[in-house]
Amino acid sequence: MRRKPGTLIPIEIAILSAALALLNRGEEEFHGYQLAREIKTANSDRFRMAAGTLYKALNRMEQSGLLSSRWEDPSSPDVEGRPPRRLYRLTADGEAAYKESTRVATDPSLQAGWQPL
Amino acid sequence: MRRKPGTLIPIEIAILSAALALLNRGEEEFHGYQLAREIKTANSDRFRMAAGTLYKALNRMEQSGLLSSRWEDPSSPDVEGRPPRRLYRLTADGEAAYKESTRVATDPSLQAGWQPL
DNA sequence: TGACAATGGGCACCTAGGTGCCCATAATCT
DNA sequence: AGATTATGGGCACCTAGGTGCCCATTGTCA
Repeated sequence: MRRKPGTLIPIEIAILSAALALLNRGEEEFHGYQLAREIKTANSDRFRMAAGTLYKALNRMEQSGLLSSRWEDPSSPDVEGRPPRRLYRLTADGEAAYKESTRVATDPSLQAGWQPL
Repeated sequence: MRRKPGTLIPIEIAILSAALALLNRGEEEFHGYQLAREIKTANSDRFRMAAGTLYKALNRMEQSGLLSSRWEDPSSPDVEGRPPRRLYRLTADGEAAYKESTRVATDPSLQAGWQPL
């Protein structure tokens, strides 16, 4: 669905929120598969669904500056035995956008159609 | 199955032979998925089988010095839109081993159990 | 020659990142 | 309010690299 510029859709809020949670645990970077697993455990079985959608969302969010990414070095020893990952990191813009979205969600006067009593 | 040291098994011969064919076409490097596809088109449908077996074979062959490998740079523009690959290259040892194996296969006097007429 | 041990194949499954198409919905325009 | 259009979700599928277990076969040794 079309969206008003500057607003976040649920999957984006979920991603930003997960990223902030990880950040608070000291993990500055995360990768798509990791998020996919968390989303899987969260809403049980819609994992197949999530994968494609998720990577598209991550890509979009990087395009729009909410996230930045780098590939991990495939020749690094801790990549042994699995394919290399693309590591994402929350940008200042991303953090701000998330905070704004929660603010809007919390303050009724910012909701569409609000009227003073 | 156990094997006599220094001999090649069929999948290894297939890999070396494919590598040499590519080399003759000017392609010095190849990756596992590429071989997998060729093997797939060759013997129709045993692809699922091949994949696991193939990567194990490639790994073994690198360990024993018949092949060398490097990861392609994931941030290179031509990796856009797909996971990075591990690129293999035939070593001098690999080439020699292949030639030796075809020599043995061609010359009956080198076959086990050979007796002069 | 028969027992033993090493090796690799088959198979199922995992890890990781992605595209393309169709369609529902929402934002916008008239 | 109704028509139009942009956007993203659902789904199926592709690309790429890998592991673990079991079992059949083979080389070697007694």
